[in-house]
Amino acid sequence: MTRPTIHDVARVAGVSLSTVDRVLNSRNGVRAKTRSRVMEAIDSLGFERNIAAANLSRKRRYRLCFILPDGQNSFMRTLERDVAEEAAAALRDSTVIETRKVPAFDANALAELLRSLDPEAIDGVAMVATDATIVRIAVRELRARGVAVVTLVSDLPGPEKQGFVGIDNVQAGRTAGSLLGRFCRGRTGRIAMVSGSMLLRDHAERRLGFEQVLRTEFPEQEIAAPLEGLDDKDRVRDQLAERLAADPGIVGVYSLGAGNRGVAEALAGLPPGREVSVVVHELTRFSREALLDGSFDAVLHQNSRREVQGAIQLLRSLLDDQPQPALDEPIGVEIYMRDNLP
Amino acid sequence: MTRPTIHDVARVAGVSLSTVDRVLNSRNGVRAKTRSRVMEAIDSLGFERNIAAANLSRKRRYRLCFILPDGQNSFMRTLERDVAEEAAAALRDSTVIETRKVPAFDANALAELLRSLDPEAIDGVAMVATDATIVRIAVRELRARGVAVVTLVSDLPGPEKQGFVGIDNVQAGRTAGSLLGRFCRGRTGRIAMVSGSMLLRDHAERRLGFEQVLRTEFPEQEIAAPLEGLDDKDRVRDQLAERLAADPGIVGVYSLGAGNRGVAEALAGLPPGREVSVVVHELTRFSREALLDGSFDAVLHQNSRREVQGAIQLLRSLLDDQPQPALDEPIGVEIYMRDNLP
DNA sequence: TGAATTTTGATAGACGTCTATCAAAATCCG
DNA sequence: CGGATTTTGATAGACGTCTATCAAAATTCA
Repeated sequence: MTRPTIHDVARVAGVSLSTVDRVLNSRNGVRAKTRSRVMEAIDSLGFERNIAAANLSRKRRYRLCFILPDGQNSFMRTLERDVAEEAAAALRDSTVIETRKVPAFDANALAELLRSLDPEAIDGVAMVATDATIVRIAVRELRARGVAVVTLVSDLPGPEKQGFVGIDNVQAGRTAGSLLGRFCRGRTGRIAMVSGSMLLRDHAERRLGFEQVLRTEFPEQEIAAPLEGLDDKDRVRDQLAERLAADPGIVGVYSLGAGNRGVAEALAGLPPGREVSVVVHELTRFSREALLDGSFDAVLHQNSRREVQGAIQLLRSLLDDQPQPALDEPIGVEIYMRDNLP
Repeated sequence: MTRPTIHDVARVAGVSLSTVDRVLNSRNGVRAKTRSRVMEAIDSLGFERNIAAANLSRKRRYRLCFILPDGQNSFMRTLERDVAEEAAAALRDSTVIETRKVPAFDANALAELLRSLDPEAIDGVAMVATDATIVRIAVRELRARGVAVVTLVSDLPGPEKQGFVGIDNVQAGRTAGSLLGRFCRGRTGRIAMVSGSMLLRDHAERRLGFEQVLRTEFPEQEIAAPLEGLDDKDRVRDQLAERLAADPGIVGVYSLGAGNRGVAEALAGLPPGREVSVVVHELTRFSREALLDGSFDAVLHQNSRREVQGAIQLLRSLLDDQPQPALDEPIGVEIYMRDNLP
């Protein structure tokens, strides 16, 4: 009923506390035979080290750094707030979190920041990645200097990073297609897509998934050429309003980037009686309002709070040298409608 | 940069460690004036007690009991498995969890079990409640004997319990209405509802929410009289198959209780070409399969894993006498379609 | 004022683990 | 075999908090 301690392990293995300690913390100077005796004792007892006590004793601190893009993007600002809140909570677990911001989509600035980090002062980094070679190289260097690195929300392909915490954007696009296809059934026509920029990996993946589903499952709908709103609400509004006015056959809109306010404004300008189903990304103040007043039908969301928690958890388990450092529950694509808003 | 300790509090307040301890653990024998001096020091330093160290020292153990309904219900079996898994994880936080099962929907058995619990051996109880006066009385007695009690998944109205961890079922029903209404747009007809039993509070609430939305937002659809499947798959299958055959105008099905297998089987018997949109509750092996093969359109889900975690967290904070023992994130109604399955 | 009572302080040991140091034992090698 | 080297053991103190005990100081009350 009580958990075994290192004392029990020492007794069962027939060695001293010092030796158990040497094995547990992989110090050298232990013969292979002795080590395996200790290991056996650990297994047979089912010993698990009391991390709270260990941290208490060694005054271990996890010094983490979160790197987020700067700018107006409402989702990123929410993410920043979540990091701040989780940082306060993490203090209780001897984890100190520092936040840094870099200009959005600026690979050079990101790489430079990574290079400027002091490996003596930081144990782990979680970053919203901009996908570029220069960044990958900077990550590789940072890891070589002993810092753990994971990506958050936006991934960096390749083996440099030690993990990714975020959603599968192809899946997100497919889900949008599934929803919008069903919403528009019985009203055959065209579906408009608004993206930020097709140069962004996330957006390209969402589009891919969306088109997969629409083409195969709802072939009766035509997909209009995508608008590039550059995540700017005014641009989104102008482009979308123009398109809607020009083409009365548009029955659905999928906005896969930022700029939800622009979408809402463009829809508000439609003549009464014209029904357009709308699916967008990220639950923010604006998209929430639009759900409530009925101008959006559904919002796809990634739980940034949980993503931050996941990144912290992942980094800590990496720094603890845990066997399989994984999230206990992956981050999924969440669907919100007016009635299941949190 | 380092957190203040009780030593700092003692120094700032100008008292001894003993006195700080007496204040922190609300022992008696401290003058009001002294107590407030200590409180001020705590505030000004922003002192927060190191719970890990405290638990380590006092060998505190949280002894919890989860009471779940017995039976075939797939969701409840998942819940049971989640409790078992979380119990293993909770051991690391000096929390011991015991699981008890009672016959489903048997208020007397539940009340009796509650009465049989030994307050000397158990600190907190989380129960899937059956809503009956006898249960409420048993809960009141248990609390009077010093045991913390919260409800899980299914609530007990009234002030006896100290918290509820689960979803809002009216909201769930409304969400189902929102989805199914949109899915069936353009195909006016009738929508069939399959419930377990209208005597169950959960089911009644879901129906209420569903009808609210359908009546006000999709008045073109007619709501057929609900079928009572008693959560039995064969009964559900027979009743629904019969109804579908008898009424070719049925364009949508909402199943708000258990028995998803029955729904899937009834749909499999439909002639090809007949399109019926389907929304059901709880992601299980069967409903997942039905989503994948296209026979269900959406599944509403409550994350039982997170509910279990929430109940544990809530009970622990109640037992710690924390100021406002609340979940940091409420449990919401999750929507799953084929493409965002976890 | 003096005794009884309440409030406060000082101290020691515990919780499970880590770190460090020094001495003792075992092994290796020539 | 004897000395050098490696491996192991014993011990002490720390981390932040709790519990318990005993003594000292402050307060109350007659």
